[in-house]
Amino acid sequence: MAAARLDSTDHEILSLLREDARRTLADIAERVTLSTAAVKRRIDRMRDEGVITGFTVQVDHARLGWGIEAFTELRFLGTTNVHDIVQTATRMPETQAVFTIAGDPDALVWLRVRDMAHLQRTIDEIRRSQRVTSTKTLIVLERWTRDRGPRPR
Amino acid sequence: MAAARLDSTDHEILSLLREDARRTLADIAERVTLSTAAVKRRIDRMRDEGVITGFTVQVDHARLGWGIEAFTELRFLGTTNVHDIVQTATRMPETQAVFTIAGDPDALVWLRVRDMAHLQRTIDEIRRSQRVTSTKTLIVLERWTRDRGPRPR
DNA sequence: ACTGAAACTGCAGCGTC
DNA sequence: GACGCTGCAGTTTCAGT
Repeated sequence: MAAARLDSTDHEILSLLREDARRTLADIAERVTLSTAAVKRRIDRMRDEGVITGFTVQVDHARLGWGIEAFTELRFLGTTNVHDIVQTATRMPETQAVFTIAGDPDALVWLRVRDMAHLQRTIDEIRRSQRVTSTKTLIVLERWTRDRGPRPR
Repeated sequence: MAAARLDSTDHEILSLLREDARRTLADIAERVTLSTAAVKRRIDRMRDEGVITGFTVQVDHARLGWGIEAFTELRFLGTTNVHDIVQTATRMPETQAVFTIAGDPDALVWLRVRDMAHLQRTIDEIRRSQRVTSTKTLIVLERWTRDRGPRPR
């Protein structure tokens, strides 16, 4: 894990890409007062350094009918292989993210589901497939995430 | 919140964009066996419907020296305005996301910090700025998130 | 299908170490 | 003098109508 050194222009480019990753090089170049080639090379370099890991689309899952989010805290036996938990949860389409935790609980699973019945089934599936000793589920009322930039266009 | 109806081609396009949002229309068109114009129309429609909310860059924050992630569970007085909590947390650069919760705890804050001292300061700041009755912080050992597609190129 | 725009690549100049 | 970064110009590919 080499720490990458970024100057202020790099950060500016990252910020612009965070707002809209489909910006053209010319657009970015104009805003940071560089040529398009220079911008491209900086982006390529940040990709090579591992600072930029990819470009992705942001989807409003609620619009697709997956309107409920929840966090499930998991506790399991000391003998349980932590990696197995992650593997299992990862394979479920409802799983948005999995965090293994130092302390109590042992893991935190971020779920996205269609409705309450679906949530129930999903939690049951997690409990069934692992040596889970207890779960506690937090239903999300509202969410704010940093990665939402101003709507492009 | 109108539920949008997407066919399998739309989902395929979304999946391709999730892997790499900077794909060209021509590339996508070839993979879904459509013309570039047809692909563009579908993407524009999904944007208009609010299914696609934007395009963003994925950054490895650990490479930038922000190597520690944590969740802080917040509990506060019944008189507290939930919105204020979100506002406060949102303004902190360390805050990755804020979830308000139905039940106990009242909120969950996803933090990203440079080191433990930084985490300490960040939590103190949250406690200080709100009518927080208690906090419990979970240090993340490992994370898996769905939004990571295969590395492009 | 067509036209203007954007991305990519090679080359040369400039400053830093 | 090697390295890193830049601008410019030519070529190819892409976006938008």
